[in-house]
Amino acid sequence: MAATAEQRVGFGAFRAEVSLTVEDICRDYFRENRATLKIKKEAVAVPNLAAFVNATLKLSSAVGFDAMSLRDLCSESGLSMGALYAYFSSKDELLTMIQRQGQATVKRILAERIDHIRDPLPRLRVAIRSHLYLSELLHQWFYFFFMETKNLKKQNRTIPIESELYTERIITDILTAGRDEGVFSVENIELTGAVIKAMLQDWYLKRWKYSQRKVTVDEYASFVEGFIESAIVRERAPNGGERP
Amino acid sequence: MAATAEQRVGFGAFRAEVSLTVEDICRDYFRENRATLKIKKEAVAVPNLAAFVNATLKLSSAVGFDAMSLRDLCSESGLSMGALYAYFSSKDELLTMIQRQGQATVKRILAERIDHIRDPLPRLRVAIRSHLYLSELLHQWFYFFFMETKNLKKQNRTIPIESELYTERIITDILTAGRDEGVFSVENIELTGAVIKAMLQDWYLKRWKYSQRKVTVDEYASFVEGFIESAIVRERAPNGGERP
DNA sequence: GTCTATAGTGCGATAGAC
DNA sequence: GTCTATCGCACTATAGAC
Repeated sequence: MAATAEQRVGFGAFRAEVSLTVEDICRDYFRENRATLKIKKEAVAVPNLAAFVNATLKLSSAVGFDAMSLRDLCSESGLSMGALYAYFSSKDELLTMIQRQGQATVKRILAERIDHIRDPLPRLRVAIRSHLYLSELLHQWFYFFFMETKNLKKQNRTIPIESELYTERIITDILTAGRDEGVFSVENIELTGAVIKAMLQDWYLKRWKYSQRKVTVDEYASFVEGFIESAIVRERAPNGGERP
Repeated sequence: MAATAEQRVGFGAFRAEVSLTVEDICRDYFRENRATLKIKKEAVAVPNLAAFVNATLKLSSAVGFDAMSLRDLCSESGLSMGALYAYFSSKDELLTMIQRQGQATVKRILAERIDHIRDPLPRLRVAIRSHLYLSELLHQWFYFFFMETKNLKKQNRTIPIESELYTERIITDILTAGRDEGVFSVENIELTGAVIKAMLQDWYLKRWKYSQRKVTVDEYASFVEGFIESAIVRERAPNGGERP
């Protein structure tokens, strides 16, 4: 009962508010690259892009991007090799597109979510929950970001590295502000940020484990919040956030 | 200075005590599989096995096991394709050997290290430090364990899963004992074990980050210990372990 | 035991019909 | 815009010399 109620104001509400689909991300990509793309009609291009991306995420998570053949990709997406090469000039371009467009989307939504919150404690809570909820919503993308980094050409390896550091920086900036305001007691901000990031990452790297144990993202989020706060919050705020 | 002293009783001492090389692990493999291996002389087989394994770990960490060609592997290891196939009947057998032999070694050493420690707090500390030190010593192996799971055939996917759960179980068993003895205050043992595991894993998954920041494994270990203890230890033991 | 040379397969990418 | 057919290449694995 409590879990259901929490679900409604937690991940359920988040999903409804951001309302993000693979097609949305592909539409952004299409509009940002109209000039250079071969296919010109949005109504044609966007669903096909989404089909290729969905198939890539599915097959990559099963066997890895490198081991996924483009023949299998096409048969999974219901289109032909010819069609694929009308959208992407190489297998590498497909990989880079998913990395770049996905990371940009995550970065934008994360920033939007915490932008208006000033106080460190609620800001930290929303940052943590938003990241966990986003990785739940875009689970396959997050998994792909991490696992398929080394398949990127060297020039593009900066994309996931910058994203890792960007997210960590959001956390450490909040920790610094909180320490300056006297609400957090943090000895080592750099490492505290790193281990918080590690806990967020575990949610999408080990989904098999949490699914098996029937742990929901809201349960995990509440636990991680509590664990972190018991380590860094100077005095426990009785009603400092949106938790029951 | 403090760091140097800690180094000597920390990772430095660990490395000297366990004294583990790639050749040692290959020797174990050779002796356990003498009957079925084609090459019979230990003095010949072990260095060659080590050369193949070292080359595999190096190239895999750069491009991934699947993308690593056996030609490149042979040129890196200084031996030929013919020699490689005298030791391994397929690329898959090489992968499985590294996974199986490596995980077994880790499991054994981890068990040895904590076996004799009864009290939950020091036992937890040694478990955490031993895992971090082992992943430092065998960094490429640990990275390989995680990144190359999906390249295993389905029948062998249980190896890394069991290892993940085995390590986590070591932690949660200590937490349970500590709670029963009243030294730990842990609400959710399952999730606490999971996030501790996540923090241990971050050390070898993000070595690039920690290297860049010049964080040593001993600094990371001390930090993680402190972070965890501030969340779960009921009253701080002033001299509960081997920390200064 | 280790080598070189090669067989056989399946890949990414392209050409040209419709 | 999307298809089918095919090219050339790089891969794993093997054969046979030494």
